[in-house]
Amino acid sequence: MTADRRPGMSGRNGIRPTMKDVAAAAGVGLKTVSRVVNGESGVTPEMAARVQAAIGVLGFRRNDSARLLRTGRTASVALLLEDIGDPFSSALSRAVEDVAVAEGCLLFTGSSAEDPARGRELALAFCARRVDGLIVVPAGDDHQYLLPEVESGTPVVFLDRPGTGIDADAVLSDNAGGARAGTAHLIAHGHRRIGFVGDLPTIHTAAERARGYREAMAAAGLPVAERWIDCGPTDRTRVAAAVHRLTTGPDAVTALFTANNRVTLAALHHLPAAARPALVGFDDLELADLLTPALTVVAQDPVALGALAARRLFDRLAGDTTPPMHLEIPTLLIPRGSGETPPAN
Amino acid sequence: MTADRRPGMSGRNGIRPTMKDVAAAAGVGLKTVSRVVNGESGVTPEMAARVQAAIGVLGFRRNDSARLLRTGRTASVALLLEDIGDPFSSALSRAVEDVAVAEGCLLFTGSSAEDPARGRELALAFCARRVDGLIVVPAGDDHQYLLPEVESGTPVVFLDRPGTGIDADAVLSDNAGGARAGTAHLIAHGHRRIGFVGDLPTIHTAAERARGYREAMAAAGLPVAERWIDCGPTDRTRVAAAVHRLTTGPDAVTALFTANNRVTLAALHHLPAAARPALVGFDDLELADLLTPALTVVAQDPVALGALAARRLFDRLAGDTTPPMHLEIPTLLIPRGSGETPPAN
DNA sequence: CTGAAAGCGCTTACAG
DNA sequence: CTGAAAGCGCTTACAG
Repeated sequence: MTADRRPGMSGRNGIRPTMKDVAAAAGVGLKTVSRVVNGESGVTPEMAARVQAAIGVLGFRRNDSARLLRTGRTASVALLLEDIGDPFSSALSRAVEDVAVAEGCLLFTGSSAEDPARGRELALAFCARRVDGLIVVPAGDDHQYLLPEVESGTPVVFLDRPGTGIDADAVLSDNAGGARAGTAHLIAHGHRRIGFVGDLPTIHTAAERARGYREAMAAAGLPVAERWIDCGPTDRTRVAAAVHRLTTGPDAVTALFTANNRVTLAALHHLPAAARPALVGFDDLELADLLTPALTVVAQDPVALGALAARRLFDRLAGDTTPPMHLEIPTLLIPRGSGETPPAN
Repeated sequence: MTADRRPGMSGRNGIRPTMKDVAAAAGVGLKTVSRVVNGESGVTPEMAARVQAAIGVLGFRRNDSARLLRTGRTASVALLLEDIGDPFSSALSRAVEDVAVAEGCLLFTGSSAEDPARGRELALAFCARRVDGLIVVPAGDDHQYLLPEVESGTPVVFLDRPGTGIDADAVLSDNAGGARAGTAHLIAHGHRRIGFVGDLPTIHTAAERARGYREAMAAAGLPVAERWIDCGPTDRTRVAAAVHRLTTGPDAVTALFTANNRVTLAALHHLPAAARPALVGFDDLELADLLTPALTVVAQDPVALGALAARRLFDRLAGDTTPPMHLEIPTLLIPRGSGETPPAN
């Protein structure tokens, strides 16, 4: 409430001085202030000192938004995630941020929150701000709305899943390979009837993981009963029902491949450790190594994913005009106990 | 590489049309374009149609950065975290984002990454962009550099810990109360010698939790041996050493209060379940309920913290000039098993 | 070495 | 209803 200046304090309440103000206070031209602020050469020490003094008295700080408008770029990139509150997204975010900061860029983040419309709004809002580039974990099944932005010169890199209806860079995990490795691991430990519980098959990663499961079974010459494959929403209720169906009855499976972290969590909660078949989960979980038995997983590398996507984006910004590419990051099978138990019967 | 227009596609490579271009194409004045773009009334249908047609042909999209320069605000806020990659920070982030989006603002996020200098650079970079406001999880022990920004009219809300050297809004967990409850819980289950393993005492939350521990002991009339309190960095090695020291020897404690999630994790890894004393941890962990025994925790509510901080910020932006306030969010004791075992001796 | 002019892409008054 | 002018706070040419 007190609008008076306190001793030793520069700046006044709610009033940001501009270069024009500094120029007037120092009795110099606007351009000279600009030169001093930006550390350009060719200013006499006397002039520079006068400007610096005025800057100090007024508490001037350059308005970067205005500067960037003139410059043509915004020195900012945006990262659109599924939900920045989940561990996978936040790990991606940190990796992207580190590259962005190293490149002198600030980072906008946003969550589509399982709502393709919100994702679209956010993506277009970022573009309207003229972010230099956009990294998108795509939600929904149509990303053509980004085409005009890409054609107007805003590079887009898809992360975790490819975009639909638009040919752009994508950085993905080796989902099929990871599922293949996890399934083969169960097979190697003697299992022949293996259940697959996954996400909605319309989701690219889910489909790829199901493919990897089938390939591993086929490679081992094992038949797959379609009943063993249960894909759908990942809420607790549905996963619990799927797990129950697969693990009971005369043709119960002896092992389970749970194809993402939410499915794994739900399965673990539904199955008491004693009644649990062999289990391998896609995605690592904190504390997974402290469970009894410890949880065997196919781990993704979100840091590598985020860093590579960011690299791709900044390479595009640096002028790379090669055709769009799809890059894959390997997964890692981490045996810890739950996936190494032999079939019960 | 192909700069030619494809049928059905509007916009050309790398060239963003401006309102001026649209006005020229439509043969109208700039202001008329502005009216149509912003949905203002007072434009004849014919004019509007001509403008819309030109917008479509050229693929015009308003540059919000330019608009906001004229408007004086940026419709963006920034959230400075410790590390957006950790679960607590990311939960805060999501909560802040939801409020920001509802307020029509975009969100910058950044991580100080345990480096006060990086935190400072990021905070000032956000201010230089003239974000409308700033939410800061403060790192380091001096935040006076934010004073000029606050006085220039950029509201700052501190989150999780108060800022130092600056009087501003702060939204905090009831750290002392949570630690008091956790410690009292152990006392209620018969423990008299309780160890406290915490973070560096220079960190506000760590100091508050230690205070809560002492208060609970005092309230129960129990003496506290200073050896039972071990504060320091939260790396595995140091925590393991602390836990080892506390839980062995003639005066070993019968229960442990681990004062944050990293300490709890390290303690769980160091202590085999069989040799584990009663344990209550500050901060909830995913899978905590699936451990054997399940983990009793004092849970914070990051969603409430983030939402309240964002509310505070937008209230300031709406003109609230009441004195800075410190708001506290309660914690929740969740008994699951590890904190309900009686003393071994 | 220094600075007045024009412009980045919009909006805000203000005339017609 | 419509639009020319001025301005948001800077930088980019371009003269002195």
